[in-house]
Amino acid sequence: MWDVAQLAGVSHQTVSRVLHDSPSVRPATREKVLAAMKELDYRPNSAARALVTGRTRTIGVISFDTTLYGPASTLLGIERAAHDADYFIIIVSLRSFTRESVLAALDRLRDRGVDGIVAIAPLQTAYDALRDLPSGMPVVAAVAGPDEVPVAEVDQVAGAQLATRHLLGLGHRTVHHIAGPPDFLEARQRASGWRTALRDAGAPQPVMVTGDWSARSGYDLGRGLLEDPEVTAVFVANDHMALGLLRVLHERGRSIPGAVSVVGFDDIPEGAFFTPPLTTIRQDFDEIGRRSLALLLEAIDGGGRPPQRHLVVAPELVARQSTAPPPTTAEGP
Amino acid sequence: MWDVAQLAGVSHQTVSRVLHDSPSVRPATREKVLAAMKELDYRPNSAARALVTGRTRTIGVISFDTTLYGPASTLLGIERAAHDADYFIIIVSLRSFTRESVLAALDRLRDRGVDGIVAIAPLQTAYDALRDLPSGMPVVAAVAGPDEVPVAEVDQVAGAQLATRHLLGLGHRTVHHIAGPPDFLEARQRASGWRTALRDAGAPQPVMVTGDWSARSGYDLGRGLLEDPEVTAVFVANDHMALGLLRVLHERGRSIPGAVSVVGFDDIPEGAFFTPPLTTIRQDFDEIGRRSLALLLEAIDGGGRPPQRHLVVAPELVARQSTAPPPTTAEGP
DNA sequence: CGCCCCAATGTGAACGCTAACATAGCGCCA
DNA sequence: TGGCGCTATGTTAGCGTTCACATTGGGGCG
Repeated sequence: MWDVAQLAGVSHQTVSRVLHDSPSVRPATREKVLAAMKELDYRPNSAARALVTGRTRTIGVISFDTTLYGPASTLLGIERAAHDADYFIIIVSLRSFTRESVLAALDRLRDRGVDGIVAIAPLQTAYDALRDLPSGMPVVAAVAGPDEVPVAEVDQVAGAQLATRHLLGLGHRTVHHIAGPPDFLEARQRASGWRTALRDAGAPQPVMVTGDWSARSGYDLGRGLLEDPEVTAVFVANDHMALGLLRVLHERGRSIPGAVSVVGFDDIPEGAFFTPPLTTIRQDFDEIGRRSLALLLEAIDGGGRPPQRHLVVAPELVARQSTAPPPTTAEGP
Repeated sequence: MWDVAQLAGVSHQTVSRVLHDSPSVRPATREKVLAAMKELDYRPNSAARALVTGRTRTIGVISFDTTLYGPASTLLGIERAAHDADYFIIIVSLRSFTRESVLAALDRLRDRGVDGIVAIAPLQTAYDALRDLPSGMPVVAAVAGPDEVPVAEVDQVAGAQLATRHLLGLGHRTVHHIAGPPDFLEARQRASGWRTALRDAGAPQPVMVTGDWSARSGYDLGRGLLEDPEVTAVFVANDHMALGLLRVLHERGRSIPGAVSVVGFDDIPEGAFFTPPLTTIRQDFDEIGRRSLALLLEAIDGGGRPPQRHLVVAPELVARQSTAPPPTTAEGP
């Protein structure tokens, strides 16, 4: 910076002013400085700036498995939004779901001097940790979160109801459910949406089984579920598990949707090419990412704790070919 | 830091020494300092440290679409490895593939003072940009890369040969190929592996078609490909496109692998639950991420340009149920 | 018993920037 | 024509570290 100042024949402060588009620098002077900067290929040192301003223009993202479609898309949305706002994203991915690991991640990020944190970790434990975060650090949650923290989320309950009602509307007596792991808030909310939809319709409430989001678990649980010949409609808590279920159905030679209807959740891009193409609930992860970052930036600029806002994005039913009315009577494969 | 020093009755320098586990500080003193740190909940300021040391302990990752399985897993591998080495990861994802956008990303990262860069962007343009990066900044490529830059990669050619030979070995007269977009090095390498395998076996070399990695493009291209009744075996450049092809085959009522055999590439976790479970080539992305980071750290610690090393990881054939010998003669579904 | 050396600690400066205040120069009005 | 007030610029200090060097206090050796 000194060199630039010298070359331009001004003081370092003037250089700084040019950097910040300060209005009180004469066009001629600005030109000179700009020229000197280019000449020397000057690049401001962000560490020095951070040191004096106390802001790093960096935001931390805590994520639990960036390999999954949901978190990955959300992350991408956040990244894009951050980029547009001229912020950087630092990622910490959780290896385990314990309270300690979340706290450790939070700490690491704080030590790093991030200006704020977005948590894509829709887990109970994560939220407990977030809740009693020593304040001063703005935090928002993405995808799903507790009341205590601002969050941009999809209305999971509504999504599950959409799915359940769709199946009920087709004439199924009831709808079975393969849920996600119970420590995920989303899984619980979907289960609860499913349950209320059944109750509202006066339909019987079957026991629900819980998987771990993976296709494998959908497959394993599907095997058990299909022992019961009464099962004609299944709402699966995500598309991957739904794929597993589809697989079992094929193995058993039961037609989809002829014998059994299946609805997933997420709307992963591949869903449209499953056999059959999967009816599912679409969540706009990108939007979630975008909005959660907006919420966070608001909190950062606003200084203290932001308005305790929950932004909710509506899910949407994408009807494809894995759902149909139930088999009319006793059915032969 | 001053406060800690004061409370412990030592100088700030001694505090710094304790922070760095300097050997020349008496155990008693260290205890006092440690106690004072805890008491005051002291956290070293990373910006200040970065300012004076010139290192940020941050590495930048350029990625082109973190939603895809490959890049996402690689990213995860990098993150984990970085975490273990006590580095942070800053992400920049490319919106477009132009040379300018790559250069811009590189610049942004450099301005940020990252200690090094990993590029997960197996595109020709990306590499051209990497190649003439003003030196001084260590860069490695992950997944695939040009000779000029150190890279941790999977042997794509070998993988494609594995796939092709597997099909040939089953008795297919030849193997068709749905390739990835030609601006991806991986796509080109896979195509070339396929071609050499055919040539080595003296098999006819059909024209190849190219998609964009998506299931949709696999579907669309599959439609055209299947016009030709001679097609009994297809090697598809990734699992998602293979899924699309599977979909067409089902729609056409052609049995898999009875009528047509399909081999994918990547081994995404869902592949085992496709209908039928997909034979594919596994790439260990996690390992790639890990190794590329190791390469980078080596370059950083080593100071100047690292040994011009290419680390190659062997791919592996995962045989599942989408491949079988060709239909014996004229075949009826 | 005095000296030297080493281990343990302290001191000052520097890293590159921004914030706050100080100063110079100028036009304008009385 | 003197002074006021503005705009454009310069000066100084300080952000929280680490680095290089200076200082202190013992213990061992001659």
